[in-house]
This record gives sequence, C-alpha cells and structure tokens, in this order.
Amino acid sequence: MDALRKDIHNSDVPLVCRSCEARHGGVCGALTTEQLSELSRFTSRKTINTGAELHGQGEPVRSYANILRGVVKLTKMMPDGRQQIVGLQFAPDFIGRPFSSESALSAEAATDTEVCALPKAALDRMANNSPDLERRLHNQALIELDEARDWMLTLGRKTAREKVASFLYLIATHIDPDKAEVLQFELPLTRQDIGDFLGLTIETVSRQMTKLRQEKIIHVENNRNVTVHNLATLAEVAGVDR
Amino acid sequence: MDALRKDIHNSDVPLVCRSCEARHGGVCGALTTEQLSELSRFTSRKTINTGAELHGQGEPVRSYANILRGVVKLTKMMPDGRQQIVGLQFAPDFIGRPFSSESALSAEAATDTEVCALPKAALDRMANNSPDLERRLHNQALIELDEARDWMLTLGRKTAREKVASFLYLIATHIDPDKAEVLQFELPLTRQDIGDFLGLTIETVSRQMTKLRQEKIIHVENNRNVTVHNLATLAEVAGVDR
DNA sequence: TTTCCTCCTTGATTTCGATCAAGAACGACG
DNA sequence: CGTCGTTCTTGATCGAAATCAAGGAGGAAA
Repeated sequence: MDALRKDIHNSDVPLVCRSCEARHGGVCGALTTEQLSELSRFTSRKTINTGAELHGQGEPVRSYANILRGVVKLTKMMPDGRQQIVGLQFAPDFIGRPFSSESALSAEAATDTEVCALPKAALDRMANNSPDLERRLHNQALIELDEARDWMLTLGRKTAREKVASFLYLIATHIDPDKAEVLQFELPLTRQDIGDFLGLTIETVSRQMTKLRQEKIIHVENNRNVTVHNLATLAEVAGVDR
Repeated sequence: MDALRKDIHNSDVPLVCRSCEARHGGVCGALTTEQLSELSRFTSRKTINTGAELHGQGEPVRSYANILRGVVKLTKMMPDGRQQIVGLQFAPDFIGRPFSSESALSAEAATDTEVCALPKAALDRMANNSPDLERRLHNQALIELDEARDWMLTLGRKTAREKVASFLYLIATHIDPDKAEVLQFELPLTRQDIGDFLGLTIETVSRQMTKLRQEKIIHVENNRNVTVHNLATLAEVAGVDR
C-alpha cells in the first residue's frame, strides 16, 4: 500500500502543471505536454487559511485541487452537530470526487494551506482521453479506500489510548511527503479536531496525551510540537503492525 | 451517490460473462463480445458456504470475483483478535483490489454465497485495454470509499441505538439488488458479525434490538427475519438523512 | 428422546470515556 | 499593563456500553 503511495508521489514524470510548479507529483504527472499547457490555462494557485472551507457538505463541486502545502480535513456532520473527520489529506494529495458533482462531505483547511485548483470539467475531459490520468485517479481512490478501512478498525475497536497513539503515528508517517516517517512535527490539528478524527472528546484526547507524555513515549511543547522518542513503541501502543 | 450505484447495476449493457449468466451487471458489462468470450474461458462459478473465506488477511490475491448471490463481509483483525468488518458486499458487487496483489483484509462469506471468479491477471490485462472497464472499477472504488466514509461517521459518533438502526437501515436498502429498499428481510449476519460491523459487543446489539422490538419499530422472528414497520422512522432513529 | 452445541437474550456489576466544572496558559488587542 | 477570548488541562461525577454470569431456544446427531 505504501509502495503504491510512493508510486504516485515519487513518480519520475518530470512534468507538472505550471501553476503548481516543480515539486509535487499529484495527478498532473500523468499528463502530456500539450495537456499540461492546456490545463495550466485554467489552473490557479490558492492560499486557504486555517479553518476556511474548500467546499461544504452537500454543495456542488466546481473544482479539484492538488495540495501543495498544508493539511486538509474531510469531515461529515450530523444534523445535530456531531462531527467526524473521515480523512486527512497531505501534500501532494489530490482532492476531489470524480464522476460526481456533489460531495457528501466538506473539505476544510486544518492548517494554512496552498492548493493548485483545477476546474472539474477540464480535468474530467482530460481523464476521458488519458488512460494514464484515469489510472492515477483510480489509484488515489484505492489508496484512500485502504486508509478509510484502516481507520474504521481504529474507530470501531481501539481504546482511547490506542486511538491517540494511532493518530500520532499517522501524523509521524504522513506529515512530511519527503520522508517515510519523522520523529518531530507540529500537530496540524487542534484537540477538537483530533477528537473529531478519533471519535473522542477533547478531554479524553488531552488526558491520553498527558499519559503518553508522563510515560515518556512522547514529548510535547506548546501543545503543538510533538517529539516521538521511539516510533516502534508508539506503533505498539497504537496496535499497528508496521 | 445512490444514483451512481444504480448507474452501474442497472446499466443497459446486455452482455455479461458466460459463467455468470444473464442477471448481474458487475464489471463484465463493460467488456466487448470478444473480451467476454476470452474472459469466460477463465472464469468459474463458485459456491462458498457461510463462514468460508474467499481469501485471508495478508494473503496474496489470485482472483477477483463478482457476487451473484449472498453477502460477503470484508474484515480486519488485530493481532489480539479484535475484529472489525470494514465493508459488506452484496450482489452484484465486485470484490478485489486492483493494482495490488496483497490484500490488507480478509473476505468471508456471511451467508451461503455464489460468485463468478475471474483470474486477476486476465482482468488486469483487459482493464489496460478497456477504458470503459477501468472506469467501472474506478467507479466501484469511489462508491466503496463513500460507503466507508459514511460508516466512519457511524462508528465514531453514533450511539449503540443509532448504530443498530443504521445497520438495519443499511440492510433494508442493500439486500435486494432489484429494489431500492425493502421492509422485510433475513439478516445476513449473526449478532457477533453485527457487533463486529458496529464496533459493539453482541450483548449490546441484542439489547438494542430488543428495545427496537419493544418500541414496535421492528418485528423479529426466529432471530433472523426482520420486518421494518416504517423505514422513515428507522432512518430517523439511525440519524440518517434519506 | 436425550445430549450437545451454537446462538441469542437477560440480569448484575464494572469500567472507560463522556459530561460537568473550574482554572491555567497563551495570544490579541485596547 | 490588564482584559478578553480561545485552547488546553485537570478534577469530580455520571452514564452508556463492556464485562461477567446464567440461562433459554433451536438444530443436529446419537
């Protein structure tokens, strides 16, 4: 699964759409030179501040986006306000739902975020003519499906302690697109967001973080900067087989 | 989302692979006559008894399958035995994970099941040459992703009562491929399975079922045959917006 | 029939996480 | 500087679901 992820991200296709510039792989790597130059007439780079929505639950979707920097949370909300984060997207992930113009979830910037926005119609048209592009979108969907199912096990069967450890482990292995795992990072989510991701209250998240701190499994500074002393230990607490 | 589901299932493409015979849409509907006749040299119809595995967690995957009849549960298990059902597949769903020969989950027949097995290599080869087929697989992945994320909300944020109602609602709307919803059905899962799908114990499932029965929201016969008196009421208890 | 066996229900008790409540830490702003 | 407002932590209490325990219902096989 992680092999596949790398396959997309570290693809050796040198081309990317102009608005996005050199660094990210995203889905644009699958396009031909002509397609890219056509597409880049429509793409636009956007900065989204923490808390701002890319689009709301139930709204029609106008565009796709490649994340260049930052973290985007995908959330579902019940009529009474209960909320669940159903996915976290990191650079250089692709955001969007092919074949459907309406989204059953809302996408919100968890941190200050930069994206490259692609008009939906333009990319859909290209996907119809580029099997390689469709293949990439398909692959991204399958990776997200694997991740969603992994998380279902966390939500349904893990304890609060295991959930918090699972979250920290997830961040450590996803926050930096250049490294497979990292021992020090800034939490991209508030305690409330972490609770909404784990199906817990902020108090429970806080208490479990405190415990992990007391047990010297993590170190926390300013509530945001986390150091993991030993990733294998964290994985063990999380109940994850690495 | 359900519109898309219909799109696959009720497709007007008349062709299906020979082993599977007339009724199901599956992914075969996307194939040309030649592809079908080539494929049907390799396909085989199989009967899988309740409880038998199509394949186990971590095992390499040899084949795809179209479900002709029955219900298949996709499960993940932790080293200590805790289990979570991460997906239920009904006829005529497609089972398999394109682009990966190893599965992170196990697929097990929840009821007596009939499938049409397709050798993975043969279908992969065809998908490379048939954009329409790839499109169908892609679409199925996206539908499963939507369903997985819906369920994450259920697992993370709903009460036991809402979870059980959500499960019954899911079965009522999925058990019969010919109808959008149905008020009477045989439960395809044991209490243990329902618990593993909802992240609950069998005792809690049983108590909530008893309550729903006492409140005349459902009627249950022989522990298996359920009648839903009013689907809208059930949906409301489940916290689902229909 | 009787004996298992599996699956399900029900009751008693415990426990983990939610809820309620208070205060600490930090930054923004007058 | 002090005063908000927000976010996080900690403590006390509550409650929903888990756990522990017992027994019932139905089916298969002797």
